Amino acid sequence: MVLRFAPSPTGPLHIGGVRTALYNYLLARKHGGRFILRIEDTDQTRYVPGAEAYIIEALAWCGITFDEGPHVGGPAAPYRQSERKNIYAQYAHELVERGWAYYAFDTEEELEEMRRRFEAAGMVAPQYNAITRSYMKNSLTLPPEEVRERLQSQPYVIRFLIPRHREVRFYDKIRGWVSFHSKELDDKVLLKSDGMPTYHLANVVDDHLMQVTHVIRGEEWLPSTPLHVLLYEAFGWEMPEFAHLPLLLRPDGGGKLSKRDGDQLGFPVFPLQWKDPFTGEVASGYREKGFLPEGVANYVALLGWHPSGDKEIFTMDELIQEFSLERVSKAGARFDYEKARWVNQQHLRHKEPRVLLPLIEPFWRDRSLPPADDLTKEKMVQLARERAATLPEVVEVIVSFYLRPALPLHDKGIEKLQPPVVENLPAWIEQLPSAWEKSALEQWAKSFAKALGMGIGKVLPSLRLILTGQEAGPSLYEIMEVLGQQEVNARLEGFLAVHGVRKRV
RNA sequence: GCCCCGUUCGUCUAGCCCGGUUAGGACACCUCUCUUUCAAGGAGGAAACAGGGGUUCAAAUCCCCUACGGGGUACCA
Repeated sequence: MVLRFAPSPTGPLHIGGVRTALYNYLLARKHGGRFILRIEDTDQTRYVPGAEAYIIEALAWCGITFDEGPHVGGPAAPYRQSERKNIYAQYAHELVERGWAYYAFDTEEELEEMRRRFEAAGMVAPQYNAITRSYMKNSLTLPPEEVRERLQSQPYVIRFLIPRHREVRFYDKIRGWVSFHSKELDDKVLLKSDGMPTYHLANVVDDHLMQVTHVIRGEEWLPSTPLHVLLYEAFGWEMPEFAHLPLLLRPDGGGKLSKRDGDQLGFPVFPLQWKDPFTGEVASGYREKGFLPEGVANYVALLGWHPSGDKEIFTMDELIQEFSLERVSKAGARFDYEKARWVNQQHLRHKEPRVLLPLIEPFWRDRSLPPADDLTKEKMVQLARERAATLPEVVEVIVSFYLRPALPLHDKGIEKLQPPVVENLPAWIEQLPSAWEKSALEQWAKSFAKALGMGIGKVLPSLRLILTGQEAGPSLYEIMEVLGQQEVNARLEGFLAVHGVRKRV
């Protein structure tokens, strides 16, 4: 079993591309097959520097690895179509010789003119096909001597000669039998005038040469599949199996998710942040938003595919185990950012704090938090992890208790303070336990409350306000434990210095 | 326009192939519970077979039509 992912380096890979790559990867790994990365850079006008490196880095980040590709080499190298240019020309000419294709010399203006003419005559979208090709300048209409002469002196393309009256049927692993009539097809260009192949020729030739057995791609390719089927027939090659994945739709359902959506939708559409090399514009990525790669892969896997049971949270290895094309659905799936966050949260909760530490580092730095030793950080992450869905949210929770509250306390906080707690605080600071540990601290707080004849529910919120300036957050006992005796003392004394004295006056 | 693909809770979907389910799960939402609080957790709730025809004792499930949505229609991929 040989599968491939074949993006074109025209910009960053968006999340739909990630899913296509993921499904290919999952299937290859599940069946112990080969997985190839092929760069389809046959359109030189759309080449974007940095895009190929981005694609490789983004997929690696998601945990998707390749057995062959431009970055790792392999027996079918090269894996960039621009570096295989001469291969395609040879196959295109072979097709001409065998009567499956022909040379065409029409200029862009002439094509434009042809379309205008036929449109005026009532045709809606004239194609270069069985009817129109007889009016054009090509090796089917021009005398052989003129063809030979033009071949020497001017640019030309090679077009596929669509056979007439053919029902083209193929089996799609997801959709079942799909059929087209050849009269709907046009004589697609196979070899462009710059000598480069179009996608259609290149992907068929390469899939054959690389012995690809399964072509899994987006549904947008379904309409050009009959052309590919005919190409396999023309070459006399065995066809791979096809599976066309449902599209990833915008949350509003108004079309497929595209690169141009950028940040317009309120969530990233790219795995990694991307800076456009031409405009300098920056589009955000899941990595920079603090998502875990396993969270992104897990959520994306769920868009259009359903596991056999009710379980939804999977590691990559479990996905490999579980995945099958039979359980891929046909209808397009809308992207739901809220659920993506939830899936990520599930993964976050299952990660060890010490593993999370290095991942959190950049966000920690962004908030310019004071340094702390690893053990303290781990404890703080442990506390914060429970109430966050992404890495920066973990940091935000830490910020809420790790930073000293601003003094004097904000008015809303002062209002909520229980006066007896403030008044009796000096005496109780003395009673703080020497065994600095959360259960001792809990005992201390409870004794404090009891002495005041108040419920713990009245006392703790005030203490929380005094210690952190916040009204909500993780367990206060645990916060005190991780902050340490010195820091807690300093915060209590600091508060008293500002608010305690004033109270007494 | 034409061609192709699709249509189950707001969203992702199970069920459809092999007709008979109180149409299941998850996110989000609501209620309760636990908790010092906020989350998380636990319990519960509201919420869907696009419409119309067939076939059948029986249709979400099979067939046809309509509507709607999407994709394609380049010397782009």
